[in-house]
Amino acid sequence: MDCNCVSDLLLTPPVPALWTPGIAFPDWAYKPESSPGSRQIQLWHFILELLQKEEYQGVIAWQGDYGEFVIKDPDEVARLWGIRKCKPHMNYDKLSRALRYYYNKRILHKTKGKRFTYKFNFSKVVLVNYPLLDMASSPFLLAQNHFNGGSAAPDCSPVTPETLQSLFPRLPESARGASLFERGPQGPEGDKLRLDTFPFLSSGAPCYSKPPSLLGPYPRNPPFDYPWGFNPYLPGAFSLNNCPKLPPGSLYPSHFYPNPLQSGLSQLPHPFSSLLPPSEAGERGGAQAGGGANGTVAAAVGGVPPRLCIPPYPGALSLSRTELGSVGGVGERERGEAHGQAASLGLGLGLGLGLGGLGGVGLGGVPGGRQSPSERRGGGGVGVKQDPESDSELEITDLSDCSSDNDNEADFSALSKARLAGGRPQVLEPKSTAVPLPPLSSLPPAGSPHPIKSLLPATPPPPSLPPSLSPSLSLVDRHRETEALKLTHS
DNA sequence: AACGGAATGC
DNA sequence: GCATTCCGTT
Repeated sequence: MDCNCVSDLLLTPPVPALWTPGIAFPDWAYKPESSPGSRQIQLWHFILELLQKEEYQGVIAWQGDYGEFVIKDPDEVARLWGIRKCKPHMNYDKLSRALRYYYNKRILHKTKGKRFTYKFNFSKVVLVNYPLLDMASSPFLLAQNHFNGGSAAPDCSPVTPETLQSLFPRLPESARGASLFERGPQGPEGDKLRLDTFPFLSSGAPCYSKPPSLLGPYPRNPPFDYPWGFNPYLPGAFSLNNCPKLPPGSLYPSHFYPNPLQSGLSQLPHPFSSLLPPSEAGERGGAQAGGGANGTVAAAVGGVPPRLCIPPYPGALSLSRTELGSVGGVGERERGEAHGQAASLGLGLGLGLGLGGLGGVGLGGVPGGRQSPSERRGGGGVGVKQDPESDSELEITDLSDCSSDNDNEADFSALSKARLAGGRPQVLEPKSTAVPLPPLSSLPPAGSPHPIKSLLPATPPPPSLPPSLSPSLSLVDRHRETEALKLTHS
């Protein structure tokens, strides 16, 4: 249709307002802006956008288990999506078809038994946009892995606490009481990084509404002010023949429309922030901090509800190395299933949250003995069909995969902390005193409430690094070098 | 409502 | 690649 589609504008977004002068982010940092594969916004980005906006809480909102959201008004969401995509005939049926494709991609999954309720697989979402975490599976990091001892699957290399600490010296504790590493029941492999606790998607940012279950009556963002003082999503704001010029791309420039991913990025402790001289690292994050996030952060910091009964081995992630070259091995589908089953076995699913949507995994098995097609695919292990999606953009072996509704207990509040910590150590901790980062091995077992602040060192311990990754290198150079390392080792 | 195959478009 | 559209099935 010939409408002035929102994606016609700003195809080359200007430098985001939160841009930090002097720090050049690698290209991949902007993947959400320009990609994947298309310049157009992706549905899940859009969903996240809506979720973060207070004004759409009546339309779509976080609800239930962590990462879970409910489309309260399917028609309206479809309408908004249609507007954004200039698809005047969009409806929920079509939109939901698109959402269903995310099942295979493991970006989303359905919360069974709850109408219009889906759940984000945040670890997936994060990794789609932050190959940094793929980098975490690089040989460089694997070399530091003292835990898997080669016992992990060839394509499955858990990140160790040490590794993580090297990467994110200020990575905070998960606010919900789980440690970043869930001590698994199966020995050495038990220590796996909970990538889903990473801060990248969150918050802290002026405008990210956190998924519920962490913050109780969590603060919503202030209503977003469109540059033109016009909210294109408001009903009747325009006709389909008069689509407003909205910022295009999967994400808006942050100055225009703070979005979880980009703002998350801005808060993201840079992969090499730990390699930076404190001043440099601080400078980067500090300038990003922007304003307005404090309330959210404070809430995240102060209002940490105890979340006990953490599944013993929940969303623990094993980073696939297939991207690094071991392509010939097991297909993602198979890996996913294998890990899904592992998750099924290992998950306690004891959170007592979002129980309505238990995805047929865990203690009770398949509720009602009924299996959805996706479950058939994911859990059966037989008659595995080709994965038409075989999402090439990411190869992640994620135990938190579609198998459970208790997966991905990502921690948004922790993310805020990470941002503050990573960016401005001297400013973080509105009310806590920074203490040295304890050895990860000393972290309390999963389930023990663990103050975030205990993971926020006043001064990040300089990680041991390969000589080549000297702090004297520029950020870009280091990134480049790491990339080279990856290639070399793959 | 939810699902996924298939064809199609961009 | 990522939907969109259509549609039969559960």
